[in-house]
Amino acid sequence: MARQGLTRAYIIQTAIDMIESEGLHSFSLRELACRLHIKAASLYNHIQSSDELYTEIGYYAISELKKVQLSAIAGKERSEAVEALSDAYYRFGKERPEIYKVILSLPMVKNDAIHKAGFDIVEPIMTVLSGYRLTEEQKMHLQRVFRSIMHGFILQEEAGCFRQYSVDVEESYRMAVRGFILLLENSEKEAEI
Amino acid sequence: MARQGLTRAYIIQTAIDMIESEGLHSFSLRELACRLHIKAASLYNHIQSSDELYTEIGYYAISELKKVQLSAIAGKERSEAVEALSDAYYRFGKERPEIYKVILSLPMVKNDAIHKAGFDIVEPIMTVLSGYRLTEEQKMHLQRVFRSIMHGFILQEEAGCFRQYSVDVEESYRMAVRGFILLLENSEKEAEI
DNA sequence: ATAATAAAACTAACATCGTTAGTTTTACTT
DNA sequence: AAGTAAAACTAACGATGTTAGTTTTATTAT
Repeated sequence: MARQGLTRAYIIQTAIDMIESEGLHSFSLRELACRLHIKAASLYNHIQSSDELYTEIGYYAISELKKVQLSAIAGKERSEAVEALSDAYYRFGKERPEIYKVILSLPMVKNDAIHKAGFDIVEPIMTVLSGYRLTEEQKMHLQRVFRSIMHGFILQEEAGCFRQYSVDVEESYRMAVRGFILLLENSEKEAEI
Repeated sequence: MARQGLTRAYIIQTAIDMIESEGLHSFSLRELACRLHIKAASLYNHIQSSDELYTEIGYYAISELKKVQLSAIAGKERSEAVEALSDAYYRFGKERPEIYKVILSLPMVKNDAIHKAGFDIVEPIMTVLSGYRLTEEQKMHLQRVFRSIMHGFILQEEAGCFRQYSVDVEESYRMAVRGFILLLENSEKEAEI
């Protein structure tokens, strides 16, 4: 087959497109190769392993998520920023569920680069929390709490756990965020003492 | 090979043992068969598919989780019960991470039986919330919020997302639960109006 | 222009996975 | 003792990720 100007970046982007349109489950290196008009083995001239590919896609997903968060909180402060960020996070998880799932599969533990990318997710949250009068330690705790709420909610909704009752799901989410804001304000009072 | 008294229940239990001791990732029907001194194809005399097996394991996991929750809240009320339940849930996720992951992989959407099993997770939480003066709708929302917090936290810790900072992880969790209790009390006030 | 080189494609194959079809053995029932 | 149904077997299929070894292509150096 005639050599084509296949870029590593193009391959990754194609993989992302496939995952977003047809789901993470049905994705495979062979189908990716097919879409690129290449045999599966030829992929290994550009990537080292499927793990490496997923890692690369994970970077992309994290950077996209960060982008969305940052643009959401731009020019906002405190509770308004918290709500904007949570809203953006929720929409990302809902509109791009397959890409969001890739982030989950990242082995945060081992890979140092991914570990570092994790900071990209934390950073916008920390920025928002800086609008509150909190100690550094409080911010660390609260950032974890905030992520847990958003992450847990998205995953459960995606898994279909919320279909049991007909109560509005987005209203539940807003309530969760409101609860976090309550905690924030309460923590602020404690920090003042 | 001589016919042995292989029970469906025994096969499922063996699978659970393998998953708990060696991880969900490295589990396969072939290894399960090997451990049972059987060829992989013979498994199909007892189960219909690997999906069915995972579903069965999911039932087990959910019932275990429910057991733990119920025994934790026995004789407790309100915030004490909330803390006890959250504590039990957390310990379950931490001590039996591989089994907990099986619950995640359950396709809540399709399967009616699993859908029903989902109620088993919800029930203990609803019991605790009944100690608060809330409307039914509020309880639905708050039950989702509570699950999201616990679920999201466990998953992120398991994924290694909390290793970035040296702040105590369990303290973060307690803070998250405390935030939920704040929200509960606040919702109670709103319901009174 | 031609020869050398390195990148990128290829073919072929391996091990593993879930799964199916068809066959043989075992244990229980009549 | 014969018949039957359950439960084991062997053999194979298609799909997966991956490796080794080979050929083609495009670029570089002479």
